[in-house]
Amino acid sequence: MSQLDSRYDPAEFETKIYQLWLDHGVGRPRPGKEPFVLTMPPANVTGNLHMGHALTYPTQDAVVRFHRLLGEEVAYVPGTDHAGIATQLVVERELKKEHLTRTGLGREAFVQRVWQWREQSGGQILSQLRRLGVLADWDRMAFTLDPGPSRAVRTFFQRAYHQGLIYRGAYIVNWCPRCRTALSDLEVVHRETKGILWQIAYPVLNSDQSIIVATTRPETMLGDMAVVVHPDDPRHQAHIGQTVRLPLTERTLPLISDPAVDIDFGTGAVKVTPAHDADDFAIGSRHQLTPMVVIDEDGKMVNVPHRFLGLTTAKARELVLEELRAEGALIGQAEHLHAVSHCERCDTVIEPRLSEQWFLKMGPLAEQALAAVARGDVTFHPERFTKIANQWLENIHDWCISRQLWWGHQIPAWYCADCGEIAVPMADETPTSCAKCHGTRLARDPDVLDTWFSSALWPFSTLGWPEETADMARYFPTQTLVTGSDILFFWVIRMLVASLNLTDQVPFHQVMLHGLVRDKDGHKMSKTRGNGIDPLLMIDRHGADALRWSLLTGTTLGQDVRGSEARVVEGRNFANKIWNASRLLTQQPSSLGDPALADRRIDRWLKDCVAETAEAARTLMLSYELGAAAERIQELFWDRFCDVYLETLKSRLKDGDGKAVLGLAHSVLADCLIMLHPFVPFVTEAIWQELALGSGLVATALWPAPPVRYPRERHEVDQLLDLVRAIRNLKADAGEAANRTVVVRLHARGAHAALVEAETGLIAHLAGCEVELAGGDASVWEKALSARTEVADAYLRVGEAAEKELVRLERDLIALDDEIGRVEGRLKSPDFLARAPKTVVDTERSRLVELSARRERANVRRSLLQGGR
RNA sequence: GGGCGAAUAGCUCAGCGGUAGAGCACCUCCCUUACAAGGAGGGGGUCACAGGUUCGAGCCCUGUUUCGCCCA
Repeated sequence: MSQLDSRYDPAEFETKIYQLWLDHGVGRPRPGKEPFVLTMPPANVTGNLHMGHALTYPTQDAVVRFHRLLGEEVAYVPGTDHAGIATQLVVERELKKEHLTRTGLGREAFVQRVWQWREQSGGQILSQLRRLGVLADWDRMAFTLDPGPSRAVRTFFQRAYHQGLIYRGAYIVNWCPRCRTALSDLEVVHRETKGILWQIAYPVLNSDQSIIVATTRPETMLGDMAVVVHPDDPRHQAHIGQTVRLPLTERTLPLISDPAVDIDFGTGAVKVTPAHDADDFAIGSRHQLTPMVVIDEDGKMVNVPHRFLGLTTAKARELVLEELRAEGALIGQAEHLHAVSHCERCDTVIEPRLSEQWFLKMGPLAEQALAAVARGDVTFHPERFTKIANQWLENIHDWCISRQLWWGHQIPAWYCADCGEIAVPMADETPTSCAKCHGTRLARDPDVLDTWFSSALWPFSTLGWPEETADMARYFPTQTLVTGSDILFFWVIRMLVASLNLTDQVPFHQVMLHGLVRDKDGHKMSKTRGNGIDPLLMIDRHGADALRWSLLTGTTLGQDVRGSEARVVEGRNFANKIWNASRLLTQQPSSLGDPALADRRIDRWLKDCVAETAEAARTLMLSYELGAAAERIQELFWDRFCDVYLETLKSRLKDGDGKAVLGLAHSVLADCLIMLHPFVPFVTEAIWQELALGSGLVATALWPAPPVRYPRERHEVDQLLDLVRAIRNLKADAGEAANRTVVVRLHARGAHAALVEAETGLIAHLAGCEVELAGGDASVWEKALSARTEVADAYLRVGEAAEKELVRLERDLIALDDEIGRVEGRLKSPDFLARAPKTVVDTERSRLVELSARRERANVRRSLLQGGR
């Protein structure tokens, strides 16, 4: 048996251990009981490892490793995402350094450049995931732009188009002037912003009156097509149907009424800019107003009087206000808090803008998804996300799926230049002539599809769909999806919807949602705040296991996790503990006996602890309560195995059953390593290899399932440990160092005498004392500290510490009186006796007996201490 | 405006009807030959507030306050 180094040094073995797993093909599915398939959320190719990754991927990995330990055929399918906007921006930035531009290069050359970039620097995040110990089925590695997934995307588009679920039209979309593309509702973030609500007078024609409208975006007035009031608004009744003049121009606008207007907002009159506001667009459609686009793709003014032409919206706003002021049309202004949309990616203010885009009709799809959730085909963990998902599905909007980018899946639609017909061939072919007019001037839509459109197919496009592959047959639907609750709508629900439509099945049966990583003060980690922790730095300093432990434990599922180096250090300390406990075993003789022959009380106690923990932790893991499971396993390992069993082991090795005891210690260590493995894979595997525990790898071992329970021995040893704790207490109170052996007199109570007598060796060893049994004669020492436990009273002769002990006794007595009073009160209450369950009443009765006895003893102890003075 | 979550020891969090818990931090003692990245012990809580249900409430209900998030 080899010797472990005296210090735990994760850098020493982590890389080697990962390679070991790869060499043994641990990540590949091995035929087992049943398949357990988990799709890895595709990592953004431009990504760089941050704490969010360090939470989500190890969480998946822990779930996957656990199922591997259950003997299931595990397929953890990894991949990367082309990340349309992000990647295009990265490469454009690179080009800028060479004084090149995307448009200068042209589409084909640009896309080639992106592929080049992707080969060289894209996907470095995958090697970073390996440092975290994430072990996927790398042979099944997929990329959203690979031929397979690309074909899946086109198939989805083609089918949905011909089902009438995908349509093209001119609607208001969220337009990012910097990214120069449309975005979906989910890709904009609303931020409360202080703005100014301007009041502008629009003169009513043939009248000396004006109507006053309020707006936070005065520059959009140049695109106004009407003024609208509520039909029931008494203030404006007379004006409905009249005409107003748009200030700064000679244009006139109708004054219309529509029930959508909020009577209480401003003056109750609202300007209508159908091309630049979603609500206005709806009003405009109802009243046949022709929208006028006044802001172009770059966020500059168009279709406006010459002096405004080409100005940015900000500049235009200044000039508009200046001119309104000069004209006397600016009536008032007030500070105003309102939600402003920003581009999620580049934070530019979004311009709602009318444009031709492709949309996916979500209504019918959402219904299927709601039904699947209602049937329980897919369940959320924690459960409360079910409600959140349902609410979103019930209020769903159509999804804008086209993006004005070059990097991504180009939309498989062609337009006829002659008649305007749209062609979406069902098969992957380029149409040569128009089906309607037979013209041959066909041009493909230049836009690409939203990246999430391809991610939505990920659980099955990675398995070969639309082909009927063996993987699809065996691995789909997948079992579990693990991801952050922040992409529930973005991704999880869209997968559900797409899968139900295309495969008639849910993509996964269970969804495990975790929270965000926050900093130690509870703030979101962000670059701008500068409060992020670099996970790679944490790995360098403390090891991957320490980082994993700090993020996977100590919280409940669905709640945010606070990341801090202090917690990583805790994890490192725990890993060190595992390391050193194992080291103790390496220093013992190498011949191991049969664990079954280690059968004394303490051995059975330990076996019972293992059995209980293995079962409890298994159940918790199955319900995705990783933190609670880890807590149980840690308690078994540290408090029971290390602090109790290994301590007693040292004195037992010379005994007749010494070899068996060592054998049991090895076997239990092995069980602990298996259960700890999902959380701290590296150190557990390193030790497993060093100690040659079992055969092969801990990564492919089987979760311990010892069915044997020893409730009697478990209870007895737990009682003895109470006694040990009491003796240690006495020593501490007496000012004796823990490592000094003192003489303690034990007076076992009645039925427990045999137990105490049989285990004096254990007690003496663990408590650090010499035991003197008082026997049936209850004569006690004077001037002694005493402690009472269920199985025995313990006495420790003491000198000057008596005073201190008296003070404590007095305090205990007060607390006891309190508690006895409460219990007595309860037992005197007729209501309680009548209505509480019998078992509860019985418990209270025996508690009263117990507490009274304790008070009795305390009183005796007090008089002993006093009498001996 | 609607919804979700949180409020428990100095800090981070468990507990969700039946005697208030863990880890860290703090204090005392111990460099005992696996581990000072450790061991033994200790102090510390009107479970945000106000009502209610119940024999009994951190736990269930109602309302309030504060914080965080999501949606509009």
